[in-house]
Amino acid sequence: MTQGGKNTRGDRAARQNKAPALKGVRRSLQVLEYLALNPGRATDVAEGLNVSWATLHRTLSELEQGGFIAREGDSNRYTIGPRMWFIGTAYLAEHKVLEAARPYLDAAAEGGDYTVQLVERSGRLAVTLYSYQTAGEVITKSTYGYHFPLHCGSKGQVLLAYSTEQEIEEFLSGPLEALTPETVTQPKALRKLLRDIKAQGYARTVGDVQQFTGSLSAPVFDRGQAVIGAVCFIAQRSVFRDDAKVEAMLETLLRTAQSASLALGWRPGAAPPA
Amino acid sequence: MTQGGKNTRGDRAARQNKAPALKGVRRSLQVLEYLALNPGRATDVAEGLNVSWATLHRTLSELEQGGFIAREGDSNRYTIGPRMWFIGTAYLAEHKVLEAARPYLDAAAEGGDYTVQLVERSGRLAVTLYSYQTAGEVITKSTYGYHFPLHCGSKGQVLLAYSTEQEIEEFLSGPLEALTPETVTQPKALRKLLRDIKAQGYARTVGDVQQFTGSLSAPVFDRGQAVIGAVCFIAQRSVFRDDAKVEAMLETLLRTAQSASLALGWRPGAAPPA
DNA sequence: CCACATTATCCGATATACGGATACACTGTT
DNA sequence: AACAGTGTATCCGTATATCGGATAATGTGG
Repeated sequence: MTQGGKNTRGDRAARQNKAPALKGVRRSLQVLEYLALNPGRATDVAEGLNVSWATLHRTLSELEQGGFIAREGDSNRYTIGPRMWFIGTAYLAEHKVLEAARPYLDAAAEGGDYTVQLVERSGRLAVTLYSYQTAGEVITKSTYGYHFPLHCGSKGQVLLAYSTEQEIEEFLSGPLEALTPETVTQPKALRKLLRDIKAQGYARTVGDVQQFTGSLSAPVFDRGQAVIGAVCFIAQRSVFRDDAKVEAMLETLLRTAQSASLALGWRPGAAPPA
Repeated sequence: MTQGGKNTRGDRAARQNKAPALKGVRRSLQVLEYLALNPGRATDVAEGLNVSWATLHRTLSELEQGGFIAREGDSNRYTIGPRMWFIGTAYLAEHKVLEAARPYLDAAAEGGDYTVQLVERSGRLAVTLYSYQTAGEVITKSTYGYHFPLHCGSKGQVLLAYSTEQEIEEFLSGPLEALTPETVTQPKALRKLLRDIKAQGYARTVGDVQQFTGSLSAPVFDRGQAVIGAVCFIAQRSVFRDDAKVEAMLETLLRTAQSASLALGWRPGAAPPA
């Protein structure tokens, strides 16, 4: 069942040479992802991915020709191209969680002086699906295109907190970067933090992503009781000193996240005991 | 200079067999783009792109495995996957026009009851780079992920109007779909429209993308006098019956677009005569 | 329950991509 | 200025990864 259990004859052949399929395709997508994370020169990519120069050059040419990557001016710096953005946005158009949550997100944003986001997990990062900035309170790095590791910021922590033990350990065993001096990077401290988050149903962090902001996040559940995303409110740090304000934000946050969950078929009763 | 003028020996070889490079890569990206436009079943993709079934299946498997495409539930419908969104957003993080224009876009949105967008051209479509919806006036299809052909809506028309004659003709020779009964699809009418737009410096359309909305758009220039994007204000149809309001919007629009252009190194004087 | 439509897998031939080596462009240095 | 040095573009024979027809498995509708 694992893979082709037929193998009438190819005893040796099947032993370990899984016959690398679509090598070129895989490589080119690796290149794209690499460039998404660190745009830069051809040589650096070649080194970063351990591919021979000639091969990489061919790949880059092909991608560039199609508009999937682009060069900065006439220099040699490669970056993600417009066509990738075009393709990527199609993800949103088909995204059921976003569709279900959007009205509630918009409603929550109305009148508040914080940025409202919907995020989901992608590998070791929390990526932003939707971001609604209220006029007058523009916070850098709170739009699309900025992704942070799961241990930084309340949004990532919520997503992580509701993962399985195994997933958590797997994440914690990877590198834990500190974005600011206030970022928590000790696995032990993080484990406790995650337990607390799961117990109270939301996360709150201040200054661990950017020095001058803080955020609150709550999980969004689907029909199967799994966490499929998180709602996140981001505000200036000063806001978090005003307990009344935070209390109000929190209330809105939990209501928003729950509304979105309900819209996705989640029912409170069936939730497993915390 | 066009391409490898060396060719010491390969007279015949070079005649026409351009040696299809990285076929697999090209195909897989075609598949991605196809799925971005019409998510659907494997067979449909195979037919739409004229690739043999076995080949396509391999491609899809590879892409799915990497999270670049995903399946709806357990069905056979393929859609763009999360990783593509992740990669695509990197385009924004490096986008100079967006970076330069954002402050002005935000400023323009403040207080207005319309959605503010920055768009650019991608093939036959106008794609949204940034969208700022003011609370209370949420307009469907005015966010990311919805792209319209250039002849629909003021944003596309502006982008097209400032293209070369040749590009315009090339576009008009393609299929011109009507999104609503009010969409202009006659090439002749469009040509006149585009000339007018270029003469007056902005575009205005109502009800040609969605029945109940209208929009105003103005071009953004770069240092080299080329149009590299457009600023677009979208509002409910009713707003467009109030001349005073439209006048005010238009003023803000032109100011915003010009500010963005200036920030990108454009200088008014050098512009070619309208 | 059967027929059809769609998806998954196998396998040998051959076109195709790999990568070492070579030639060219650019950038900053003595 | 001429050069050294790093980074980029291209060439070409070989090995091998990819293609696609055919076949098997699965799902779907009548």
